[in-house]
Parts: sequence; C-alpha cells; structure tokens
Amino acid sequence: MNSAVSFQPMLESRPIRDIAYEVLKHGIISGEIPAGERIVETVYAARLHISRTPLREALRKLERDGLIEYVARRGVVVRAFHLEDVNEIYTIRNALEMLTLPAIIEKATPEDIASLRVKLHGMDALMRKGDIEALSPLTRAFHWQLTSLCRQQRILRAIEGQDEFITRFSAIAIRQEKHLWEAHQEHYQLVDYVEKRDLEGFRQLMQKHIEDSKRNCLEAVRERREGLKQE
Amino acid sequence: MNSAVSFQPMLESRPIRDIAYEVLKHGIISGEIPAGERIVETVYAARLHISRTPLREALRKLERDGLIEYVARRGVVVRAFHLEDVNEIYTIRNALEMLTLPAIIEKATPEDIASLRVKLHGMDALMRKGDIEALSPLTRAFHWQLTSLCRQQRILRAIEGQDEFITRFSAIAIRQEKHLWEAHQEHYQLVDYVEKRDLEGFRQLMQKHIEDSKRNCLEAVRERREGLKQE
DNA sequence: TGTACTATTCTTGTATACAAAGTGCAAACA
DNA sequence: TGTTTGCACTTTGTATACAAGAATAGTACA
Repeated sequence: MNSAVSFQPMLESRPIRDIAYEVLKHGIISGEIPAGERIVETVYAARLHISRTPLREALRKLERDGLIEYVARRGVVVRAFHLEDVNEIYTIRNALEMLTLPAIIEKATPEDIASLRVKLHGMDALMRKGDIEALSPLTRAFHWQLTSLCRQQRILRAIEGQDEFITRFSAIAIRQEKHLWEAHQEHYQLVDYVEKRDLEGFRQLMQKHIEDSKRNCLEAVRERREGLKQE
Repeated sequence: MNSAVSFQPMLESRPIRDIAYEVLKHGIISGEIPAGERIVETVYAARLHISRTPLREALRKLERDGLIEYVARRGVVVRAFHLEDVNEIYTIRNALEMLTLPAIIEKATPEDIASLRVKLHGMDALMRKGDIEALSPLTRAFHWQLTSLCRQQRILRAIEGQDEFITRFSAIAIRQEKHLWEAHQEHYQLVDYVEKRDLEGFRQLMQKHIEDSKRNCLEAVRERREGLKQE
C-alpha cells in the first residue's frame, strides 16, 4: 500500500470552509486581495467554485482575526495593513513570547531538545544551497515547536493569532544571506540555552532575535509599499 | 419620541448570528452550557428559534475564540475552563494591558479624562446603594474606555479576546463590599495618574488592580467548582 | 439644468433541501 | 458467546432558494 495514498482521504475531508479561510487569508496577507477591496460573496464564491455558505463561515473567522471588517448589510471589506500594524503586532508578539520563556526552560525535555536539533540539522543542507523558498516554512516550524514547549495553550493561541501576519512578511524579508546565517546560528544557540536552563541568556537572545525579525518585517512592508506606489 | 424606541431598529437589524454568538458565549462562560457538552446544530437552532445557517456562523466565531472545539464531522464540543486557564488569561491580559499604559498616558486628552470622571461619578450613587448588579457593566465600561485611550487597535482586540472570559467571573467575584470600595477608589486614582502623566504611579496601581482582579477571579472559579461538586 | 422620486438591480441575511459521513444497534455467522 | 456485517438513523457539510434592505440609474417635473 502506498502511504501517500492513505493520507489522501484525511486531507480531502477538510471542510471547504477551512480551505476557503486559508486561501482568503493568504490572499489578503500577500496583498493579492488589496486592502479596501469589498468581498462580494457571490463573486468570491464563484471564483473559488464553492457556494456562499462555506465562504461565509470562512469570512466569520477572518472577521474574528481582524483581517476583514464587517459593515451591517454591506458585507465585508479587507482591512488596511499599515506600518503601525506591524509595530503593534510585534509589540504584542514580543510581550507574549516573553511570557512563554520560563515555562519553556522549565518544561523542555531532552527529547524535545533533540527533536529541535534534528529540525535544525535538516535545515543545514538547505542553508548551504541557499534555498530560501524551502527554508522559510521550516524556520517557522522550528520557532513554533520551540514556543510550543511552554505548553500554555491560551498564550500559544494568542501568539498564533498575531504570528500569521508576520510570517509571510518575514519570508520576503529574510533575503539577505547575512541575516539568514546569523539567524540560523542563533537558532542553535537558543536550543543550547534551553538545554542549559539558562533563562537569562535565552531571554536576551530571543529578544534580539525578535527585534531583528521586526526590523526585517518593517523593511519588507516599506519595500512593498514603494513597489505598490510605482505600479 | 422615546429614545429607547429609536434604538430598537438598530438592535433589531443586528444579524441573528451575532445574537446567537453572544447568547452561546454567555451560556458557556456562565456555565449554563457545561464544558464537554456537544453542541448539536439542529438542537440549538431549534432552541434559539433560528435556522442552522446563522448558528453555524456563530459557532465559527466561538471556535476562533477558543471557547469550543471542532472535531471533523462530529461538530463542536464546549471546552473545559480550568484554573490553569484563568492563570493564563490573566498573565496574557496583564502583559497586554501593560503595553497600553505609555500610550494612554501620552494620548489621553482633557476631554477623555473628564469623560472618565463623569462615568465614575455616575457610579457613585450605585456604589452607595450597593447595587452591584447594575455596577458590574459600568465598571467594565470604565475599564474598557480607559484602556481604549491607547488607540492601539490590535492590542485592544487582543485584550478584548481575553477579557470576555474574565469579566463575568469578576462580576461574580466582586461581592465583598470592601473590595468594591477599594476598587472604586482606585479607579479615581488611576484617572488622576493619567491626568498627571505619572506613568510609574499609573503602572504600579494598574498592576495591583489587575492582581486583585485575578485573585477575585480565581476565588470565583474555585467557589463555582465547589458548588458544582455538591450538586 | 438640477432635483426628487421611483423602479430595478445588486447583495446580504436567513431558511430549507439534499448529500455524504459517521454511529449504533441488531441480526447472522463462526 | 463473541465478532462481524449491514442497515437505519443521526448529524454535519454544502448548495440552493427566497426575502429584505441598500444602492443606483433613469425618468419626470420644476
């Protein structure tokens, strides 16, 4: 039996609304669906080849995420995404991330640490090839796994809510090889700090790491804005 | 013309899904709909005298709030609400609330401060009567207005997401008149600090205020758990 | 030429209908 | 007696239908 085939049914059984949700989310964050655009249900339902019902359920989730704005009897409009937002998001994320650090240090098992290192080693080859496209989701996965070690479900949920926005920008931003290598080195160091249960070192490096990420992200937004102006 | 009547159309024009959302949310938080309960769509649609469509949209929002859990093809189940959750929520809320303080101090106008004082004076009479039932939403409104002065939309949204849970518990918890008076005095002091642009004093008092609120809330949860055990 | 009113069209809000997946029970068979 | 298979029932997932409100365009009148 082919294992790939056995996975297929699970993937297909995902509700359409969830797929619609992610497609729209990606579209909004990537800028494909521009800010200010009115999402007319029938139009988008037709475009996605689905009916209005699951589309509307996806919209309700996006509404809750703050990506779209609902106006009574007028439907939804894509919210603008400003530098101000990036600042706020990073401020929030930073504050929340800091809350998880003691719990991570406390709860991380040797198996967790080994697993994180496996992930990083897996990225080494791609780093050398400079395959940023493939690297970006792995980096994200690494960070998420690290943060998840705190096992504080609500904080994680809150971080996740903020993080989605940023990740794609960061993916664009981390083009400079210099930053790429620096970040990769820091990932190893972060794991080392966890292993040594060195909260203070962990905290400082994480703070720097997030700070760098914020800078990259702000640059990416600025660049995109310049790009849009020229069109 | 009666002003209450003129509000009616606005209230009536609110989508049913929003009403359903709030009814369910209240039901879950108050414990009326117990944790672990499976929400069968047809049952609840009938109970609320609505169709499944708006109910499902309400469920998608609750899902995003983390109040219910979705299992593929099995529908949704009400999530449990533990002491652990209260701790986490307060940790998050505290961290986020602290982020708003500098902006509040910076951006508050004399009009804002006057408006806050009007609210507090309006509460004085109820305080003397000891009408806690009426006081609770006003207290909540005061706090929300104060925090909103930061004008950081995303942080506010994040706080709002956490806060909903707590408010109702606090409403139960703040029964002791002692705490009530103490809190009311502190509200006046908070406004004074804002007026004086005294960030450090503001920060310290706010921290204490949240700390007290947390203690109250934990007590309320413990009491409710005891109450449930005896049934 | 401009304004006001009406009719049409567009779009959302809600209900209902139908399809498909899952669950549980009962009967048949080992 | 235990296990398996099949069938009926329950419940979710999605599509479609209909109602009502909002916007817009066109016409009539000043």
